[in-house]
Amino acid sequence: MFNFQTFFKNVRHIYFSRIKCLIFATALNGSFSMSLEKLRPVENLSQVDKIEMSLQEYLRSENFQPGDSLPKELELAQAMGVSRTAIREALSRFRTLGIIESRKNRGMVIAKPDVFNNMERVLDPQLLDDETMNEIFEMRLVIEVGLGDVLFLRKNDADLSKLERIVEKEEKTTKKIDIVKYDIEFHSMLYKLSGNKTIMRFQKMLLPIFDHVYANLSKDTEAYTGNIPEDMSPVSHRDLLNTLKNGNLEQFRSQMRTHLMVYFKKLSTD
Amino acid sequence: MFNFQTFFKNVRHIYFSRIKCLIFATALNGSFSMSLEKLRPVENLSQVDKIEMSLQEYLRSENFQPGDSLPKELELAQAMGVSRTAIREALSRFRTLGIIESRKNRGMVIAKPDVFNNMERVLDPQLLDDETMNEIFEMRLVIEVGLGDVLFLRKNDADLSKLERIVEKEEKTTKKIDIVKYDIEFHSMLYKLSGNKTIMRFQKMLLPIFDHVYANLSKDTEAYTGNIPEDMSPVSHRDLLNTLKNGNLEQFRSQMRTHLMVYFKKLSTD
DNA sequence: TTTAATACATATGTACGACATATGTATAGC
DNA sequence: GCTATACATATGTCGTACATATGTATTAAA
Repeated sequence: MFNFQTFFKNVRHIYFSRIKCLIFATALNGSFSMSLEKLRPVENLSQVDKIEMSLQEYLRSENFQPGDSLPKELELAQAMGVSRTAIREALSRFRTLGIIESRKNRGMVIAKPDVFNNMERVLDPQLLDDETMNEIFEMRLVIEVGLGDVLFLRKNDADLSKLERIVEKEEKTTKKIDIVKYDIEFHSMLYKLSGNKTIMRFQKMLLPIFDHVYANLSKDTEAYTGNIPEDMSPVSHRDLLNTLKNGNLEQFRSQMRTHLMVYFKKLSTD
Repeated sequence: MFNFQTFFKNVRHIYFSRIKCLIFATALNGSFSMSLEKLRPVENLSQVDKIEMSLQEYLRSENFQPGDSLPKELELAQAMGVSRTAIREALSRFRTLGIIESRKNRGMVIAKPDVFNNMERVLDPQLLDDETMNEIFEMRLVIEVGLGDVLFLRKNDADLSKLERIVEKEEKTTKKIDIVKYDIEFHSMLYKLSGNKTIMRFQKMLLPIFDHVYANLSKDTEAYTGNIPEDMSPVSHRDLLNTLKNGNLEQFRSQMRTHLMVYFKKLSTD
């Protein structure tokens, strides 16, 4: 096959020189970073990237639906004129994202993707920086305040008694570890009672993060909250439950805000 | 290498018989599906699955941070006693999820993952069923109602004037397509003004879905909403803006709820 | 001495061929 | 008609070779 490297190796330094020239010229007016942003996605694509895009376009144009089966790997490879290796890597991405599923000798089928399936692997507290962690906690507040709208639409006696049982258990214990446990249980139950499986999945996905933060509370008291909220929040789970039972939506939103606001000392003093 | 298939091919029918026997026995008391649920994840792991888990465990135990570089592919392969192909597929998953980045001759480094980066590829309206779409719209309502809490904390005159300009443009036009455009602009701006990049990313990710729904409004009037909200919602963007300017948080939440509630005819009659 | 051009080493990316494994299908035996 | 076998086939895994891009050392030139 034709060897580009051998052919162009003499040209490389010229290429570099021109790039440097470009950097120098654009650095003067400070527009380089902007133009670079626009340049990058044009030609920085690997072969697999192109294959992935091509495949996605193919799936869309042929109107593939969940359950439909894809052509064989070899057919795809031959049709696109690339090796099976490259095709497999592109398909591997789809598999990772849950867009397709594959089984031996059954071929590959379009899957019904679980929206938040992949994110659990990404949301490793170890990899997230403090700013993102704070934002996620803030997003939690936003969602749980808004959750009231759905809860007041769908609440029923069975649901309320489930919450009641958790709150009772919580009130009986004094161990910190149990308080944390029931705290998580209470809020998880709220998501469950929303009846919205997508929202519920979202919360389940975030649980490891909260676990991580709770676990580190004793070690680093400056992080995200100075204390376990139950110790100091002016609104308890019992208050929230009573409002769900006998109060109205507006009260619930305000109380939930206050209940979670202890996580944001800095925020509340802005 | 030892050939398992050749060795066990005579045993296969016996295996099948025993499975059938098990199915028969457990079908009587209906416990089969439960025990199967617990059985499946134990041994249905492919080699690459195991490698992925092992790698993840390795990254966690060694406390890898964003920016740290990983061992070479060959070293990993030799250390785990598998081929480079398998290692590469496991690494490809991490790359797909944005956990690592790789460049030629520079090796691979732990990346700072963008929490919602991968989801855009999954959130193809073509692949999502109606129930999930409805749930996503409901989640949007929940978030935007709760968004008020952050907006009232961080709002300033510059932000409000940005909204003002969008609303003015919206009020001047009569074309449906422009109304949709400014509708998206207005709500996008709210997310932006929240100052929470994670929440903003989440909204950006959902945009294609809203586009898709808006685009299909004329075709299928029964889907998700009977009309473009601006045509009939009792709360306009102007009302929301005025409340942001001069009203209070409680009013904003209620108005946002009403503003978005037109998407849920069925819901509101529950 | 500094700078630019070249050569080399190396890690990932791509390709090809081979076999393993699991599953669907057809065939033979009762 | 049912069961057990043999076969075909698509994905999964492996090993090797080479392409490509990038870092590093060396050399040439100013």
